[in-house]
Amino acid sequence: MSMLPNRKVYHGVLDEIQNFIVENDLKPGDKLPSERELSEKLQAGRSSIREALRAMELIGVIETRRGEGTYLSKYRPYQTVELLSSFILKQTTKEELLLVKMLLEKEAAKLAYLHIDEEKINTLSVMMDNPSLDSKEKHFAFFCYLMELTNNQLLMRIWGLIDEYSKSFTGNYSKDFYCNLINVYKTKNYSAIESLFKEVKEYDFM
Amino acid sequence: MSMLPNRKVYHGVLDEIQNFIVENDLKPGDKLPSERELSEKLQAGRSSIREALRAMELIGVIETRRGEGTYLSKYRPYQTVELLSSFILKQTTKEELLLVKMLLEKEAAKLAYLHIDEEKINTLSVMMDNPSLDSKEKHFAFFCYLMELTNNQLLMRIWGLIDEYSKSFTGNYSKDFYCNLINVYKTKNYSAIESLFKEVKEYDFM
DNA sequence: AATAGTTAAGTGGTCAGACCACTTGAAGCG
DNA sequence: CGCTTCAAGTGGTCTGACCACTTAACTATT
Repeated sequence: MSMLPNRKVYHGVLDEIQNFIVENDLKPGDKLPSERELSEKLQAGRSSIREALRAMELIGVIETRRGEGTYLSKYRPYQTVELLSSFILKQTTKEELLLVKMLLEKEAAKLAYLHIDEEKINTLSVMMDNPSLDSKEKHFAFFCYLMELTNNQLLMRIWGLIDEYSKSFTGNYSKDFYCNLINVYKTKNYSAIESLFKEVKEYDFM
Repeated sequence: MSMLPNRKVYHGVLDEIQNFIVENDLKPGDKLPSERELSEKLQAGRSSIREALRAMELIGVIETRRGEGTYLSKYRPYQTVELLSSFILKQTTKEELLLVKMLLEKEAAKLAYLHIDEEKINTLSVMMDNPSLDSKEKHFAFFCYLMELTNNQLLMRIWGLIDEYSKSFTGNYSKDFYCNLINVYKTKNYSAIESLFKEVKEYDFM
């Protein structure tokens, strides 16, 4: 563990844990070594390990379950969002946020186009007809599915974060929008996606 | 301090400190009580206090200075973003990253279109002719300027983050690309932006 | 043999106490 | 008055000790 002079141990621990995650290709839900084990491996006191772990927990990167162990968070960064909301995003306006969100959804829709097939299109249709979901839930489920189709974790995460934060004041697109997009997929009319989102921006986003 | 059954001490400490800040109307730069003092006042072990403090520090809410004390942070929480990014981005592939970056740049180029005028176009031209910048610096300066023109802080931040992280392996677009984009602005040919980026993706974006 | 109950090991949660390194300011000295 | 010295206070870290909880292996009962 790098030991530059003024460096705090728990910072080093943070790095080491990150490396560990990358090297062992851990995914959300996977288990981390126990605190005692980390303490021994990284040559640091257990308290230092815990300080790093607690900080990671607060931003939602890990979950810890008493008696069981520490796990990589299953992508539910509530805490992060809360923090971001109170510190970072607070300085951005609602309009900025919704615009970026829309941008991401648009590009996702375009990327998803490349990987979608009839079966998946059908899944989307069924989703939108599900009466047990309200319109917000539909919107989320719809784009969540598209995000997965993009095969781009990063895009999904950024979108997820913004979505989580903007949940309270975000709107959906018009009822027709989703059907229209599905139709675009069906008719393989790629260039229509862009214009579809162009309209959205104006009349009923929010 | 509220003691719900499953509540961790450091969560309570977090709340208490938050209250303390509000009640005493502490502002950035003000000093917090010492760890030992907090430990006594809140009836918690010093290690628990530290876990809360460390988490707050990592998020950028407080600063600690060895031998002096703990202070409310003056600088806004870039740290959070940095931290978050280091975790999220590290688990992302190069391809995913570059794609998202390109997407953001494309959308920025389109948004900037709405606010650009001759003078600003000229600024871009001059920028690209500046011989004291290497190609990477030009790329950065070019899109930095466009990002500002979008009037969207959030977009700029997200892009800045990704750029920062991908600095080591990111490439530039072709020499012609920038000139082409400038020409698009000059000739007010909005719809050409999309296709301009489409080509980029294929031949020389890494 | 199948099930219920018990136990031991492992894990996170917390605390207390001990040093260390560093900053500050007051006491003491020239 | 200015300088040095030093004690007190503070964050940084480690160790060892319990506690509460989960899990799984083991045991006893049916």
